[in-house]
Amino acid sequence: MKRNISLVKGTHDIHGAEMEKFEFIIEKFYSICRNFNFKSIQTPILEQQDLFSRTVGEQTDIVSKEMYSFLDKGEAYICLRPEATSSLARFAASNYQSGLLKLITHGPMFRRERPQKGRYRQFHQINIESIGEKSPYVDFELILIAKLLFDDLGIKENKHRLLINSLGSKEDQIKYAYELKKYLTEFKIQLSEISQSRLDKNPLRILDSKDPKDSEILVNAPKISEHLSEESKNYFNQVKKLLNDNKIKFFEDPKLVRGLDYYSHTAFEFQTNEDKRQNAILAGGRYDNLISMISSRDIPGVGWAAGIERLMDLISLKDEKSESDKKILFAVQDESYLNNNRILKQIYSLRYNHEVRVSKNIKKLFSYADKNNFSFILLIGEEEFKNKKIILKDLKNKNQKSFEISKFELKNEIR
RNA sequence: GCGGGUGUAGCUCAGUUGGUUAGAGCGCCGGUUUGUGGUACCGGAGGUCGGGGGUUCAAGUCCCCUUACUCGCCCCA
Repeated sequence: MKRNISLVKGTHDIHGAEMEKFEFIIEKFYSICRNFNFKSIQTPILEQQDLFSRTVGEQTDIVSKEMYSFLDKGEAYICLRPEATSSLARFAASNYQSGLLKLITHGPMFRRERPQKGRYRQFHQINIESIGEKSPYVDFELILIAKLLFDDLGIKENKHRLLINSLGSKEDQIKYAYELKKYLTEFKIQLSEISQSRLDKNPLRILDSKDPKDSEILVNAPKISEHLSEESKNYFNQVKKLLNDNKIKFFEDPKLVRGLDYYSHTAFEFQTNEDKRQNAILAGGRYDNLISMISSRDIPGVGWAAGIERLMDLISLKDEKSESDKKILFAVQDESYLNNNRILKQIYSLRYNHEVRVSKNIKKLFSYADKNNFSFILLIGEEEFKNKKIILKDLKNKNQKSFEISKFELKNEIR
C-alpha cells in the first residue's frame, strides 16, 4: 500500500461549506470597498526578504523566526510574504502619484508558527490600504468599512469589540519609549524574561505582554496618551469624534501596540470574545513612516488586515437551497447516446447548470440526482434511444413528460 | 522552542481487568423478478490497529522511543 501524501504542516484545504464561507467573506469585502472607490490589486506572494526586515522589523517574531525564506539559486534572499501591507507599500512607493491611492487585496500569507485553532502556517487575509494622505477622516473611513463588513457578515455587536489607541508620531514614540524604559528599568528583575530582553530593543512591545507579573508592573507605567504632542492628541480626538458621531462603539486601550514596527498614530483592533486565544480578527493602523523605510519617498498611509479563517469561525451561513433551482442531471444508459446530442448542445449554449451521468442502472441515476439535489432529470435510456425520445422529469413535483428528441426545445420546458 | 491529548475501514468512532478468525454507523458496490428518487431489508468489497522496540504463553489493549495530527503557552490575523 502506498503511503498517502499528507498536507504540509499548518496548511489546509478549503472546500465545500467552508469554501462558501470563504467566498462569501471576500465578496462582501470587495463589494463594500468598491462603494468607497477602492481598487483591487494582486501582488506577488514571493518578495525580497529585505522588504519585511525593513518594514515589519528585524526584532519582531514574524521576521526573526517565522518567515519562510530561502536563498534563491545563490542570488537573492526571497521569502513567502508574512503579510501584505509591506507589499502594497512597496507598490505605492513606486506608483503613487497624488491624492489617495485606495487599494484592496486578499490572498495567502505565510508564517512558520506552531499551528493551532485559528492559526495556520498558510492562512488568508483581506487587506485594505489608503495611501497618500494623513487625515482623521481617512482613518475613520477604514474603521467604518471594517464595521460595515462585520455587519454584512452577520457578526453581532455582542461578539466583538473595537479597541483603539494612538501611538503618536515617531517623535512622540521616541520620547515615550524613553520614559517607559526609565520606569520599567526600576522593575527590571521582576519583569518576565522576554520583557527584559525587549527593554533595550523595543520597550513599547512590553505593553503587549500577557504575563501577569508584567501586567502588574504596567498598571502604574507611564501612558502613551500622556506623552502625545498636542498635534497628535488633536488628531486622535478627531478620529474618536468621527467614530462617536457615527455611533461606532469603541474602547480606548492605552496598552494596544501593534506587533509590527511601522505603526504610528491611530492603531486599532477588532477582537472577538468567542475565542480567548486567537481573539484578534482584524487589526491595523496608520503607518506614516512605512514607505520611507523602503524608498526615498515619504508617503503616509493607513490600513488593516483581517484573517479570513478567523472570520470564518465567527459566521454561519444559512442553507441557501436556492443555490440553483434548475440544476439538470443529463442521464443516459449508454455513453454512445451522448454523441452529437442536440439537447446536450442546447444545455451548453444556454449555460444550464448541469451534470452528465452514465449508468446502465436507471435507479442509480435517479438516486444520484436525488442525493445531489438536482431539480430535473433528462433521461435517455435504451428504449428512448430506440424511439428517438427523451424523458424530462421534474424531481420536485414528480411530473414526467416524454419528447421527440428532434423537436425538443429545452428553453421552452425549463425557463 | 516548551507542555497536554489523540492516531483502529474512504469518513466518524467502539473495542470492557491483555485472551480465538478486530467491530459499528455513514459512504461505496451489488441485490430485494421487467426501466424511476432521501425509506426498509439482504449481501459484498475495504484494516501491515501510525512506525519501531520491549514485557508476556498471549498486545489494538501494558512500558519505552519515534512520527503525524490536534489543543494550549509564546506571538500574531
